[in-house]
Amino acid sequence: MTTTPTDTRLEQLIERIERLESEKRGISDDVKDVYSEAKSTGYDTKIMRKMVRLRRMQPQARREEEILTETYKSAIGMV
Amino acid sequence: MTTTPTDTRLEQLIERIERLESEKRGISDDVKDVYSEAKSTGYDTKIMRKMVRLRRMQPQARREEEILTETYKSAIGMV
Amino acid sequence: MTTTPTDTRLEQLIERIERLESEKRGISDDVKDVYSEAKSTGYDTKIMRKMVRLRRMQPQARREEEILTETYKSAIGMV
Amino acid sequence: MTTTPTDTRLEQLIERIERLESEKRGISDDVKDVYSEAKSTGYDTKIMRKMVRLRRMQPQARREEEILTETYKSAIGMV
DNA sequence: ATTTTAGGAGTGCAAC
DNA sequence: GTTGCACTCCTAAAAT
Repeated sequence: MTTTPTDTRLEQLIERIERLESEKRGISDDVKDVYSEAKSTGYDTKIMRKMVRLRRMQPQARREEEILTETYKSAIGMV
Repeated sequence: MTTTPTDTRLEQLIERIERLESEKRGISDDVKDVYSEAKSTGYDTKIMRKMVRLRRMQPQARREEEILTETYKSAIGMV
Repeated sequence: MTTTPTDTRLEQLIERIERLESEKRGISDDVKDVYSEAKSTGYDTKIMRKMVRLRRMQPQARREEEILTETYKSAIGMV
Repeated sequence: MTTTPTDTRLEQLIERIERLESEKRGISDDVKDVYSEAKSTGYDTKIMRKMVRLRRMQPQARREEEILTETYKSAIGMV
């Protein structure tokens, strides 16, 4: 097409996305705040992030992965 | 320390993070839904994402980047 | 198994990967050097990266994307 | 400037980057091949990647992180 | 064909 | 101001 009429539907979809993304950013900031608070309390945020990751996994899957990790470490002589 | 007492404060911080992350995931899913809807309507979601990115930029910064991009393209003989 | 015999084969695979990753890191550093050199010459490395990305695309695909981008921009009233 | 003369220096910098990127891609492919080989031998590549990551760390730093991880796990009642 | 996952690139923030 | 780090985003591969 040679003309480029305004496409309201497209614009509305994009605006919906923008609103959602904005909410998401707000929550991301909240998360950041919690980590900051934790850090200033003396916690190691890197390890905390690891905890969050581990807790997200299914306990059984996590356990199996831990075991396999140990097995591999031994197999390659990693103390 | 040899004992590892439960650290309620740490646990609470982690739980707050988990709640926030869960909300975030919900919103991410909503965003995904909007893109799916857009796709099934016939829109190109890759370009839509580009629009969202461009609109997020400051208009002036965006304009300057576009101009510089054209300059560089010409400079290296890119049609 | 209760014993964890050394698994030479696993170790060798990992060592091969490590050698390759090390080479890769060397090359990444070289790339970084070229960008640094470009920057100190006065070039905008962000735009340069964009050029590299665009040149990697198939010319036709790139052209089509550019056109579609313009179409969408107009459709949502983006100057 | 209204004219956009070819900027040979810019083009050469970009070409150097492209050559390096191409080498890098080759090596990435080699890495991928090793993982494929490992996988078809029966190894768990996810754990292998973890080994590579762990071995890249300084032993002492790694040890400290492992200890802290265990401490935090106990602190939040993670078995 | 769709969904998940990993790797890589890009962006923004923070510490120095 | 620059370097490093962390988060997000995106593409490509993989699995289902």
